[in-house]
Amino acid sequence: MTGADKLKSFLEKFNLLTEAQIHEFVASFTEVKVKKRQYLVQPNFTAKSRHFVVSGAFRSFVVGDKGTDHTISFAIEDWWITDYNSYIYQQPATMFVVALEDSIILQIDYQQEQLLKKSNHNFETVFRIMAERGLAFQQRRLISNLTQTAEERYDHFIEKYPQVAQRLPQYALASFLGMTTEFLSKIRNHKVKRK
Amino acid sequence: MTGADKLKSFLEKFNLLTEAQIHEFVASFTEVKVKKRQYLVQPNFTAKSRHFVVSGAFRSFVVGDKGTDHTISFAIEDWWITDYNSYIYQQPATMFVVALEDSIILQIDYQQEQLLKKSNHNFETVFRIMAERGLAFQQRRLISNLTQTAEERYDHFIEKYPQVAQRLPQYALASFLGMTTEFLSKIRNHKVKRK
DNA sequence: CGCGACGTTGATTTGCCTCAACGATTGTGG
DNA sequence: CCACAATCGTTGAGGCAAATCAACGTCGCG
Repeated sequence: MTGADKLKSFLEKFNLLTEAQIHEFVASFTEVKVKKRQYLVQPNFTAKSRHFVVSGAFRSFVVGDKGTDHTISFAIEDWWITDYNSYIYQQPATMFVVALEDSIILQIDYQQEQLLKKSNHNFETVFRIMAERGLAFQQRRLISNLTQTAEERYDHFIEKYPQVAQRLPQYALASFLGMTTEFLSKIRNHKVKRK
Repeated sequence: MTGADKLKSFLEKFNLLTEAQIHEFVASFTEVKVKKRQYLVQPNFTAKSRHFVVSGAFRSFVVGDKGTDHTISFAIEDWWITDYNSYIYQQPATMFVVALEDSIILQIDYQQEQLLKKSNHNFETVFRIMAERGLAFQQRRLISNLTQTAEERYDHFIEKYPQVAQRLPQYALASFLGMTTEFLSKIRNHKVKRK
């Protein structure tokens, strides 16, 4: 399956675009190969593109004052990633986006996306729905962070995204779940005393 | 200034809609008076509407396992509020949305919103931009939760939203910032030992 | 006026972090 | 293809930020 086909089937799930529109949409994207450890976005540079992952895996993260890094999101096949705040406001990024594996992506740059949205009502709708779903997702994650213990968050993640968890380095998962790698290791090995 | 005028000037800031379109948009909303402590959304009921605050203040929150509640968001004049996850998927809510003061809101129900978005490309764009900004906002909050201490989060909030902070009960602010009321009290009164 | 909601304060506890040391695994240059 | 260095994960000891528990002051309002 080619990258274009992956994006096509992603778009088909919306049940919104015609065959021709899907073709036009996909045509605005460029396929790029990315090596492990390569960066798509870096702080102080503006995120110029939105990236759709065809194959491989990415993480976005910020580096806090003390130098520790905090994973904001992951993306594997069929997911999107960028520094969203930087991208939509076209302002300097605060995040890194880096490849965790050799990957293939399809990307669209900001100007192209604006043209696409202007050209057709349905394209606008696609981006609206993606933003809405992203927002709902973020809200669920926030609730989980506020209401659950480190161990509960880990169990929940493993249950919900088992296939993602397997492919991630521990330090990335730990910092996504808001804990240290040491503590995650203890949870995994049941070294944390339970009540 | 009437409720309709408030919403109009909110929409004008987009620089996107004509006078007539703004009128049409606003006409889809209903004005409602809400008493302090009254609920707009409750768990297990689907959030039927999206609410624009004309005057007053609201908070949305979830209740965790141990019975403690966690504030997800606030809304004062010119802000929007609902259980977003429930609203966009039209599924049962997990949150409460409650009035902190006697308030006036303008609300649109889900079906009306769909009609509005279908009727005009620019209306779709308005909702898309709102969702995008909400997502960017949530992401900044998530970063703040992951990287800052309780005291830093408090200072940051006070600095950024001084007028909001004044009007909120402490317990609501504390649970928004992810700490207990007791701890917030100690921070406010400099009872927390600093390095 | 009295009750319930809200905020404060101190004593104690705890969930998670920090620091440090050490295997295991992966990657890389010679 | 091996040797050595990074990177990654594990384990334990000790420490700290924030929670919990408990008691009490205060204010608003029915």
